[in-house]
Amino acid sequence: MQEEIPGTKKRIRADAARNEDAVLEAAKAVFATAGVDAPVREIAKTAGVGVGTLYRRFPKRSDLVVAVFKREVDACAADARTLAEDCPPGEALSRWLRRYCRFIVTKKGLASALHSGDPAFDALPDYFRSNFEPALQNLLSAAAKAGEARSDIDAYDLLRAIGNLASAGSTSGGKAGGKAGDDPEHHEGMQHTYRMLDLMIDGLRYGKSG
Amino acid sequence: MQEEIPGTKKRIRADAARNEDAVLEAAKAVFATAGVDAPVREIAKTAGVGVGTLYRRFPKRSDLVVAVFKREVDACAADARTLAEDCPPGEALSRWLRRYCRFIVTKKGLASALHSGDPAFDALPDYFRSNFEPALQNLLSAAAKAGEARSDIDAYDLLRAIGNLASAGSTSGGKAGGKAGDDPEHHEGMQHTYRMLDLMIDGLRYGKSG
DNA sequence: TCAAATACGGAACAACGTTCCGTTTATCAA
DNA sequence: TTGATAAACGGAACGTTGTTCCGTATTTGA
Repeated sequence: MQEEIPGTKKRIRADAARNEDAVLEAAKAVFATAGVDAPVREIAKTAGVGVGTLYRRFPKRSDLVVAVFKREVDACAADARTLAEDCPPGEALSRWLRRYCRFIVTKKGLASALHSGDPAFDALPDYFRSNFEPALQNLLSAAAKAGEARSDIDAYDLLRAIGNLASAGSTSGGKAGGKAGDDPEHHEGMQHTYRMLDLMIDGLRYGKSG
Repeated sequence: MQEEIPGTKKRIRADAARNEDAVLEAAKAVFATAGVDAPVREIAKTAGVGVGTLYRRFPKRSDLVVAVFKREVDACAADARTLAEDCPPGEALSRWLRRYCRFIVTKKGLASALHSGDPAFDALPDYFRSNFEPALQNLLSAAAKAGEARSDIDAYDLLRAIGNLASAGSTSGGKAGGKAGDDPEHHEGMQHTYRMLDLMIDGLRYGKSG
């Protein structure tokens, strides 16, 4: 039985591609305001799409969650490269760590799903690490080479430390508030997290030993 | 507004009491075989009762989960007192620790619910501790006084240690198997857990220092 | 321009938690 | 023992979920 050779597949129809993107964008928005348990119908409506369309691309609800998660990991890791090109090494590092903080805080609802034992999410921790660890490692190395950070810090350790920092600092609960005007960026918890992060960044900078 | 004085309430009807017990017993059995996410209808059917009856006593599904959990905590803690009366102190201690191990293993499905952030379960950790800590403390003290265990072990530390031991040793996953003939008592993981527990008990015994 | 392939939308299904209410049963005074 | 009455019963019915199905609309390639 001759299967389709990968890369030789027929082109995806234009409307299909457009809808897939709309669904992912809508899911990201809905997950952020209503939590990862938000109904599929709501996501479909937000995307301006029928549930059938959504399900053709993401056969299981968890597939959509996974796709959104990966997409945001990708975006955050890509920002590391962008910042590395556009900023001096030290600034690139500290700015990305803030970016990473924001990522963690908005994933609060996912955290419990991740550790719920559902095998659908088994691959996510690896995906997380294999994208973020090299991204941060590059920033750290560049900053160290420029004399703007110490060189004896393990990237993964730092990711975990900041992850704990950020998820402990943000208000608990699965869903993300709901009231109008609660931009997570200006929450007290977020500000506290930023202050703690600054502490770490200072430690990275002034405690440099390599 | 004059409320009912507690203790002066009208007697609970006999059939109601019988059904409440049947529901709790059925829920315990169903949770054990199908996990805490088992449908309410299945529990009602197992209890030989309509869903309406079940819901009158336990208005929320989580109320039933909580009630079953507390009931099993009570039973396990009560066994500590029974063993203390019927066995020499050292044997009472080691037998109860095995009993506690079995309790932990069968609660594997609950663990994730406990930490899911659902406020319905907020009170359970306290209930757990306030029942088990004194129960184990009594066994430990009696054993120490009889020269059959050291006296410098904190009851809660031991509860946590064995809890981690047992939940790490049992096979992962929310639901509890399902195939016939899989008495958890004879699983390899359970046997492993028992061996590790025996190690701890020996440590308690021969390492005595008080 | 048109036929085939592909994708679309939303009605329909099954399973769930929960509510409602007509019927049955236990209780207790007579 | 027997009614009257409060209490409890069972399960149909409701609203919400994830998921499937299929008649219709759109895109594509010649």
